[in-house]
Amino acid sequence: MAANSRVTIAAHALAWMELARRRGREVLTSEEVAASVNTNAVVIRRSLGDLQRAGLVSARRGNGAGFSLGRPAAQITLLDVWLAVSPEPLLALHHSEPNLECPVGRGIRPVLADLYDEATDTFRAALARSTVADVLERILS
Amino acid sequence: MAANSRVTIAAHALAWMELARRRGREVLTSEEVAASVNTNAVVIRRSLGDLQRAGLVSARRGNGAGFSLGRPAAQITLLDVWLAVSPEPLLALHHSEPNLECPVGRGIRPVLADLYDEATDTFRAALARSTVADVLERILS
DNA sequence: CCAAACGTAACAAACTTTGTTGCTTCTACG
DNA sequence: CGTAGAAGCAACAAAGTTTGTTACGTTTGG
Repeated sequence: MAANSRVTIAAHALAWMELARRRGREVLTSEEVAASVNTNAVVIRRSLGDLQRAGLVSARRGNGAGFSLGRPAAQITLLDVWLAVSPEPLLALHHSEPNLECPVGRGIRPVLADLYDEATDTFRAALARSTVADVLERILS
Repeated sequence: MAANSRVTIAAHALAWMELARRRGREVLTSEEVAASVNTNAVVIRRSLGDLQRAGLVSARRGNGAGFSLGRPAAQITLLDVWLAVSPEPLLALHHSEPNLECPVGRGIRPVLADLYDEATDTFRAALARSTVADVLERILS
Protein backbone atom coordinates (compact mmCIF):
# COMPACT_ATOMS: atom_id res chain seq x y z
CA MET A 1 0.00 0.00 0.00
CA ALA A 2 3.06 2.12 -0.13
CA ALA A 3 2.98 3.85 -3.46
CA ASN A 4 0.78 6.59 -4.60
CA SER A 5 -2.34 5.52 -6.42
CA ARG A 6 -3.93 8.93 -6.09
CA VAL A 7 -3.10 9.99 -9.63
CA THR A 8 -4.64 6.76 -10.88
CA ILE A 9 -7.84 7.26 -8.90
CA ALA A 10 -8.16 10.87 -10.02
CA ALA A 11 -7.40 10.13 -13.68
CA HIS A 12 -9.91 7.30 -13.64
CA ALA A 13 -12.57 9.56 -12.18
CA LEU A 14 -11.91 12.26 -14.75
CA ALA A 15 -11.94 9.87 -17.71
CA TRP A 16 -15.20 8.38 -16.50
CA MET A 17 -16.72 11.83 -16.03
CA GLU A 18 -15.73 12.74 -19.58
CA LEU A 19 -17.22 9.56 -21.01
CA ALA A 20 -20.46 10.18 -19.10
CA ARG A 21 -20.49 13.74 -20.38
CA ARG A 22 -20.27 12.52 -23.97
CA ARG A 23 -23.20 10.28 -23.21
CA GLY A 24 -25.18 13.28 -22.01
CA ARG A 25 -24.58 13.10 -18.29
CA GLU A 26 -22.88 16.31 -17.36
CA VAL A 27 -22.99 15.70 -13.62
CA LEU A 28 -22.04 12.59 -11.65
CA THR A 29 -22.37 11.91 -7.95
CA SER A 30 -19.48 10.61 -5.91
CA GLU A 31 -21.41 7.35 -5.61
CA GLU A 32 -21.50 6.94 -9.36
CA VAL A 33 -17.81 7.65 -9.75
CA ALA A 34 -17.01 5.34 -6.85
CA ALA A 35 -18.89 2.53 -8.58
CA SER A 36 -16.55 2.68 -11.56
CA VAL A 37 -13.36 3.05 -9.57
CA ASN A 38 -14.61 0.41 -7.14
CA THR A 39 -13.99 2.25 -3.93
CA ASN A 40 -15.84 4.22 -1.29
CA ALA A 41 -17.68 7.42 -2.18
CA VAL A 42 -15.82 9.34 0.51
CA VAL A 43 -12.52 8.41 -1.08
CA ILE A 44 -13.81 9.86 -4.34
CA ARG A 45 -15.04 13.03 -2.65
CA ARG A 46 -11.60 13.47 -1.14
CA SER A 47 -9.88 12.98 -4.47
CA LEU A 48 -12.30 15.18 -6.38
CA GLY A 49 -11.95 17.73 -3.61
CA ASP A 50 -8.25 18.00 -4.46
CA LEU A 51 -9.11 18.37 -8.12
CA GLN A 52 -11.69 20.99 -7.33
CA ARG A 53 -9.16 23.05 -5.39
CA ALA A 54 -7.03 22.97 -8.53
CA GLY A 55 -9.97 23.99 -10.72
CA LEU A 56 -10.08 20.72 -12.64
CA VAL A 57 -13.62 19.85 -11.57
CA SER A 58 -16.50 21.76 -10.08
CA ALA A 59 -18.88 20.49 -7.44
CA ARG A 60 -22.46 21.44 -6.86
CA ARG A 61 -24.14 20.66 -3.58
CA GLY A 62 -27.73 20.14 -2.66
CA ASN A 63 -30.39 17.96 -4.15
CA GLY A 64 -29.49 16.66 -7.62
CA ALA A 65 -25.93 17.84 -7.20
CA GLY A 66 -22.63 16.20 -8.09
CA PHE A 67 -19.33 16.74 -9.88
CA SER A 68 -18.60 17.95 -13.39
CA LEU A 69 -15.44 18.71 -15.33
CA GLY A 70 -14.10 22.18 -14.70
CA ARG A 71 -12.74 22.51 -18.21
CA PRO A 72 -12.57 20.41 -21.38
CA ALA A 73 -10.93 17.03 -20.93
CA ALA A 74 -8.48 17.90 -23.69
CA GLN A 75 -7.21 20.72 -21.52
CA ILE A 76 -6.54 18.65 -18.42
CA THR A 77 -3.10 17.03 -18.51
CA LEU A 78 -1.88 14.26 -16.26
CA LEU A 79 0.57 16.80 -14.91
CA ASP A 80 -2.36 18.94 -13.78
CA VAL A 81 -3.75 15.87 -12.04
CA TRP A 82 -0.42 14.97 -10.47
CA LEU A 83 0.08 18.48 -9.15
CA ALA A 84 -3.44 18.54 -7.76
CA VAL A 85 -3.21 15.29 -5.80
CA SER A 86 0.47 14.58 -5.17
CA PRO A 87 2.09 16.76 -2.57
CA GLU A 88 5.06 14.45 -2.01
CA PRO A 89 8.35 14.77 -3.90
CA LEU A 90 9.48 11.72 -5.86
CA LEU A 91 12.71 11.44 -3.91
CA ALA A 92 13.35 12.73 -0.41
CA LEU A 93 16.51 14.02 1.18
CA HIS A 94 17.76 12.79 4.54
CA HIS A 95 15.13 13.32 7.16
CA SER A 96 17.65 13.62 9.91
CA GLU A 97 20.38 16.09 9.19
CA PRO A 98 23.66 14.51 8.04
CA ASN A 99 26.87 15.07 9.97
CA LEU A 100 27.97 18.59 9.14
CA GLU A 101 31.54 17.95 10.20
CA CYS A 102 31.98 15.69 7.20
CA PRO A 103 32.52 17.46 3.85
CA VAL A 104 30.00 15.16 2.22
CA GLY A 105 27.44 15.63 4.97
CA ARG A 106 27.92 19.37 4.73
CA GLY A 107 27.59 19.69 0.96
CA ILE A 108 25.48 16.88 -0.37
CA ARG A 109 21.98 18.16 0.19
CA PRO A 110 21.81 21.02 -2.31
CA VAL A 111 23.58 18.86 -4.89
CA LEU A 112 21.10 16.04 -4.60
CA ALA A 113 18.15 18.41 -4.37
CA ASP A 114 19.26 19.93 -7.63
CA LEU A 115 19.65 16.60 -9.40
CA TYR A 116 16.33 15.35 -8.04
CA ASP A 117 14.65 18.49 -9.30
CA GLU A 118 16.03 17.97 -12.78
CA ALA A 119 14.82 14.40 -12.91
CA THR A 120 11.43 15.41 -11.51
CA ASP A 121 11.11 18.09 -14.16
CA THR A 122 11.52 15.56 -16.96
CA PHE A 123 8.95 13.36 -15.24
CA ARG A 124 6.52 16.24 -15.10
CA ALA A 125 7.14 17.12 -18.72
CA ALA A 126 6.27 13.58 -19.71
CA LEU A 127 3.01 13.71 -17.73
CA ALA A 128 2.19 17.03 -19.35
CA ARG A 129 2.16 15.40 -22.79
CA SER A 130 -1.06 13.46 -22.13
CA THR A 131 -4.52 14.76 -21.38
CA VAL A 132 -7.58 13.12 -19.87
CA ALA A 133 -9.08 13.17 -23.37
CA ASP A 134 -6.05 11.27 -24.69
CA VAL A 135 -6.41 8.71 -21.95
CA LEU A 136 -10.08 8.19 -22.74
CA GLU A 137 -9.32 7.92 -26.46
CA ARG A 138 -6.81 5.20 -25.82
CA ILE A 139 -9.19 3.37 -23.52
CA LEU A 140 -11.94 3.37 -26.12
CA SER A 141 -9.76 2.44 -29.08
CA MET B 1 8.41 9.84 6.74
CA ALA B 2 6.51 8.95 3.63
CA ALA B 3 8.90 9.53 0.81
CA ASN B 4 11.86 7.53 -0.19
CA SER B 5 15.14 8.72 1.22
CA ARG B 6 16.92 5.51 0.36
CA VAL B 7 18.55 6.91 -2.76
CA THR B 8 19.82 9.82 -0.70
CA ILE B 9 21.29 7.57 1.98
CA ALA B 10 22.93 5.31 -0.58
CA ALA B 11 24.30 8.18 -2.68
CA HIS B 12 25.67 9.83 0.45
CA ALA B 13 27.38 6.62 1.49
CA LEU B 14 28.92 6.14 -1.94
CA ALA B 15 30.16 9.72 -2.21
CA TRP B 16 31.72 9.45 1.21
CA MET B 17 33.36 6.16 0.35
CA GLU B 18 34.82 7.71 -2.78
CA LEU B 19 36.18 10.70 -0.87
CA ALA B 20 37.73 8.37 1.72
CA ARG B 21 39.25 6.32 -1.09
CA ARG B 22 40.91 9.41 -2.53
CA ARG B 23 42.32 10.06 0.91
CA GLY B 24 43.80 6.58 0.96
CA ARG B 25 41.11 4.69 2.85
CA GLU B 26 39.90 2.02 0.50
CA VAL B 27 37.70 0.29 3.06
CA LEU B 28 35.16 1.82 5.48
CA THR B 29 33.13 0.16 8.19
CA SER B 30 29.39 0.63 8.43
CA GLU B 31 30.07 2.58 11.63
CA GLU B 32 32.24 5.06 9.77
CA VAL B 33 29.71 5.54 7.01
CA ALA B 34 26.91 5.86 9.56
CA ALA B 35 28.80 8.65 11.29
CA SER B 36 28.73 10.77 8.15
CA VAL B 37 25.14 10.02 7.24
CA ASN B 38 24.16 10.43 10.89
CA THR B 39 22.20 7.26 11.30
CA ASN B 40 22.54 3.78 12.73
CA ALA B 41 25.16 1.37 11.39
CA VAL B 42 22.52 -1.28 10.75
CA VAL B 43 20.67 1.11 8.46
CA ILE B 44 23.87 1.55 6.49
CA ARG B 45 24.52 -2.17 6.33
CA ARG B 46 21.02 -2.63 4.95
CA SER B 47 21.51 0.05 2.34
CA LEU B 48 24.98 -1.09 1.34
CA GLY B 49 23.62 -4.61 1.25
CA ASP B 50 21.27 -3.51 -1.52
CA LEU B 51 24.15 -1.87 -3.35
CA GLN B 52 26.27 -4.95 -2.93
CA ARG B 53 23.59 -7.14 -4.49
CA ALA B 54 23.70 -4.78 -7.47
CA GLY B 55 27.49 -4.97 -7.63
CA LEU B 56 28.03 -1.31 -6.74
CA VAL B 57 30.00 -2.03 -3.59
CA SER B 58 31.77 -5.03 -2.21
CA ALA B 59 31.84 -6.09 1.42
CA ARG B 60 34.50 -8.02 3.25
CA ARG B 61 33.71 -9.69 6.50
CA GLY B 62 35.89 -10.67 9.39
CA ASN B 63 38.39 -8.71 11.39
CA GLY B 64 39.46 -5.46 9.72
CA ALA B 65 36.70 -5.76 7.16
CA GLY B 66 34.30 -3.21 5.70
CA PHE B 67 32.85 -1.86 2.48
CA SER B 68 34.59 -0.61 -0.64
CA LEU B 69 33.38 0.61 -4.02
CA GLY B 70 32.67 -2.17 -6.47
CA ARG B 71 33.74 -0.08 -9.44
CA PRO B 72 35.01 3.45 -10.11
CA ALA B 73 32.74 6.20 -8.83
CA ALA B 74 32.63 7.68 -12.32
CA GLN B 75 30.94 4.49 -13.47
CA ILE B 76 28.18 4.46 -10.86
CA THR B 77 25.20 6.54 -11.95
CA LEU B 78 22.35 7.68 -9.75
CA LEU B 79 20.17 5.43 -11.88
CA ASP B 80 22.26 2.45 -10.79
CA VAL B 81 21.71 3.54 -7.22
CA TRP B 82 18.00 4.06 -7.71
CA LEU B 83 17.55 0.66 -9.31
CA ALA B 84 19.53 -0.96 -6.51
CA VAL B 85 17.55 0.50 -3.62
CA SER B 86 14.14 1.53 -4.96
CA PRO B 87 11.79 -1.35 -5.66
CA GLU B 88 8.66 0.80 -5.71
CA PRO B 89 7.26 2.34 -8.89
CA LEU B 90 6.86 6.11 -8.91
CA LEU B 91 3.12 5.88 -9.50
CA ALA B 92 0.91 2.95 -8.63
CA LEU B 93 -2.21 1.66 -10.32
CA HIS B 94 -5.43 0.93 -8.41
CA HIS B 95 -4.74 -1.52 -5.67
CA SER B 96 -8.23 -2.87 -5.75
CA GLU B 97 -9.40 -3.83 -9.18
CA PRO B 98 -11.68 -1.24 -10.84
CA ASN B 99 -15.19 -2.14 -11.93
CA LEU B 100 -14.78 -4.19 -15.09
CA GLU B 101 -18.35 -3.56 -16.18
CA CYS B 102 -17.47 0.08 -16.84
CA PRO B 103 -15.57 0.75 -20.08
CA VAL B 104 -13.17 2.98 -18.22
CA GLY B 105 -12.64 0.46 -15.46
CA ARG B 106 -12.03 -2.22 -18.03
CA GLY B 107 -9.53 -0.34 -20.17
CA ILE B 108 -7.72 2.19 -18.07
CA ARG B 109 -5.04 0.14 -16.45
CA PRO B 110 -2.84 -0.67 -19.44
CA VAL B 111 -3.21 2.90 -20.70
CA LEU B 112 -2.04 4.43 -17.44
CA ALA B 113 0.66 1.81 -16.99
CA ASP B 114 2.00 2.77 -20.38
CA LEU B 115 1.99 6.49 -19.66
CA TYR B 116 3.54 5.97 -16.24
CA ASP B 117 6.27 3.88 -17.83
CA GLU B 118 7.07 6.62 -20.30
CA ALA B 119 7.33 9.23 -17.59
CA THR B 120 9.39 6.91 -15.42
CA ASP B 121 11.76 6.27 -18.31
CA THR B 122 12.50 9.98 -18.65
CA PHE B 123 13.05 10.14 -14.91
CA ARG B 124 15.50 7.28 -15.10
CA ALA B 125 17.29 8.82 -18.04
CA ALA B 126 17.81 11.99 -16.03
CA LEU B 127 19.24 10.04 -13.10
CA ALA B 128 21.53 8.18 -15.49
CA ARG B 129 23.19 11.43 -16.47
CA SER B 130 24.94 11.89 -13.10
CA THR B 131 27.49 9.66 -11.44
CA VAL B 132 28.69 9.40 -7.86
CA ALA B 133 31.91 11.06 -9.02
CA ASP B 134 29.89 13.98 -10.42
CA VAL B 135 28.05 14.33 -7.14
CA LEU B 136 31.28 14.38 -5.16
CA GLU B 137 32.80 16.90 -7.58
CA ARG B 138 29.89 19.21 -7.06
CA ILE B 139 30.04 18.80 -3.30
CA LEU B 140 33.72 19.69 -3.22
CA SER B 141 33.51 22.63 -5.60
C1' DC C 1 41.41 -19.11 19.10
C1' DC C 2 39.32 -14.58 19.10
C1' DA C 3 38.21 -10.04 18.15
C1' DA C 4 36.19 -7.19 14.75
C1' DA C 5 32.75 -6.35 11.61
C1' DC C 6 29.18 -7.84 8.34
C1' DG C 7 24.47 -10.29 8.03
C1' DT C 8 20.05 -10.67 9.66
C1' DA C 9 15.97 -11.26 12.51
C1' DA C 10 12.81 -9.11 15.54
C1' DC C 11 10.61 -5.28 17.38
C1' DA C 12 8.81 -0.52 18.38
C1' DA C 13 7.61 4.16 17.04
C1' DA C 14 6.01 7.19 13.76
C1' DC C 15 3.73 7.95 9.68
C1' DT C 16 0.75 7.13 5.34
C1' DT C 17 -2.89 5.31 2.79
C1' DT C 18 -7.35 3.47 2.29
C1' DG C 19 -11.71 2.43 3.80
C1' DT C 20 -15.59 3.37 6.79
C1' DT C 21 -19.05 5.62 9.80
C1' DG C 22 -21.45 9.40 11.23
C1' DC C 23 -22.62 13.94 11.27
C1' DT C 24 -23.03 18.70 9.22
C1' DT C 25 -23.99 21.83 5.53
C1' DC C 26 -25.94 23.22 1.45
C1' DT C 27 -29.59 23.63 -2.08
C1' DA C 28 -33.05 22.27 -5.76
C1' DC C 29 -37.56 21.18 -5.84
C1' DG C 30 -42.21 20.05 -4.61
C1' DC D 1 -40.70 26.56 3.48
C1' DG D 2 -39.59 21.93 4.47
C1' DT D 3 -37.30 18.06 2.94
C1' DA D 4 -34.49 14.86 0.62
C1' DG D 5 -30.33 14.20 -1.62
C1' DA D 6 -25.58 14.90 -1.93
C1' DA D 7 -21.12 17.19 -0.90
C1' DG D 8 -17.95 18.36 3.07
C1' DC D 9 -15.57 16.92 6.87
C1' DA D 10 -13.87 14.83 11.18
C1' DA D 11 -12.63 10.76 13.46
C1' DC D 12 -11.13 6.20 13.57
C1' DA D 13 -9.34 1.51 12.39
C1' DA D 14 -6.63 -1.64 9.60
C1' DA D 15 -2.72 -2.48 7.07
C1' DG D 16 1.62 -1.36 5.38
C1' DT D 17 6.28 1.34 5.26
C1' DT D 18 10.27 3.41 6.99
C1' DT D 19 13.65 4.20 10.34
C1' DG D 20 15.98 3.21 14.34
C1' DT D 21 17.47 -0.12 17.72
C1' DT D 22 18.91 -4.38 20.09
C1' DA D 23 20.53 -8.77 19.87
C1' DC D 24 22.68 -12.50 18.01
C1' DG D 25 24.80 -15.35 14.42
C1' DT D 26 28.58 -15.72 10.96
C1' DT D 27 32.81 -14.89 8.86
C1' DT D 28 37.76 -14.22 8.75
C1' DG D 29 42.46 -12.02 9.45
C1' DG D 30 45.92 -12.28 12.63
